[in-house]
Amino acid sequence: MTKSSINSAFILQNALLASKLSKKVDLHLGMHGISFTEYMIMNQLNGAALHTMRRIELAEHVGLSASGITRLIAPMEKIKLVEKESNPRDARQSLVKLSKTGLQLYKDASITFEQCATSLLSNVSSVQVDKMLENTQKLL
Amino acid sequence: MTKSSINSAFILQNALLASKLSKKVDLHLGMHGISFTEYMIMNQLNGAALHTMRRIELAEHVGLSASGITRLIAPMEKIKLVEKESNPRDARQSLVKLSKTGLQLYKDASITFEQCATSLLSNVSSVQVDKMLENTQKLL
DNA sequence: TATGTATGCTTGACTACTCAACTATAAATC
DNA sequence: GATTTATAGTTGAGTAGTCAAGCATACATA
Repeated sequence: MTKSSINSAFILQNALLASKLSKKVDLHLGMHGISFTEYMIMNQLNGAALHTMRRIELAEHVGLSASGITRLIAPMEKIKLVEKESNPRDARQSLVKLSKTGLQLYKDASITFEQCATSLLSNVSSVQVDKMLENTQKLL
Repeated sequence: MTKSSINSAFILQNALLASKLSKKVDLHLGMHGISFTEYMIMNQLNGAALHTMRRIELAEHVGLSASGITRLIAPMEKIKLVEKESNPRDARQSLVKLSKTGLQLYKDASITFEQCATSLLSNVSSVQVDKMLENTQKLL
């Protein structure tokens, strides 16, 4: 097996893995009424200063387009998981903030998510998972 | 950082990685007139005995639903990249075979894909890529 | 051999996006 | 200060899938 065919194989297999993992995770997060993508959003907001981010920034961190964010955030805003804020210094921006309700839901969902993640990764040692995390970081 | 939060982080980051990689790859495969998903299909068929597979099997190996395969294969069949075959032993099945044209296109696209893959993975050593390939295999 | 059950695949209706075009605002340049 | 250029976000139209229902065939059982 050549070096470049290993690289190809990794790209292909990784895409397959992500597809399968997200579907399984989605199933469990359904209990909390949210999708995997919504969880990713809340996870980003939770890690941000003041639980607040710009939409473009959010898009970049979850791998969606700006319009994808608009359409995803709209229903989350309607059920008060996030709130819209404006930046007084730049009227173009519309900031997204994780609400108190959203934070609570995120915390609840995190428990499910962590259990689920641990179960899905049980075939690989935690040392290896740690290395993979480090390596994938370099690829972003 | 706890063990389960590392697991969570990996799932999240891996999803992001797959999303970004597939978009970049898609851009390059566009030159050959195919999408990343179509490349995945052809890659599976190329590796199969007689370049032929059942649709359900194909679905499982590329992370799509059966109906997803139906809709994806239809246009590929129209432009003769694949051919429909029937199994004389089971009239329910409709086999998919990589055509001669399809095989040639796959070979051409593979060169692009391998270059692209190698460039995308250049930040990680090939030993590490190999390990990741091995680990992700265990997670499927 | 009739009948219930499982499998393979397709279809209609839907969801979750993307892209290109647009509006509004900000920043840079002249 | 006027004008060009860049950035943030939304919207309409289209694409790539999903899911649930349905049809056809196969298999199991009585």
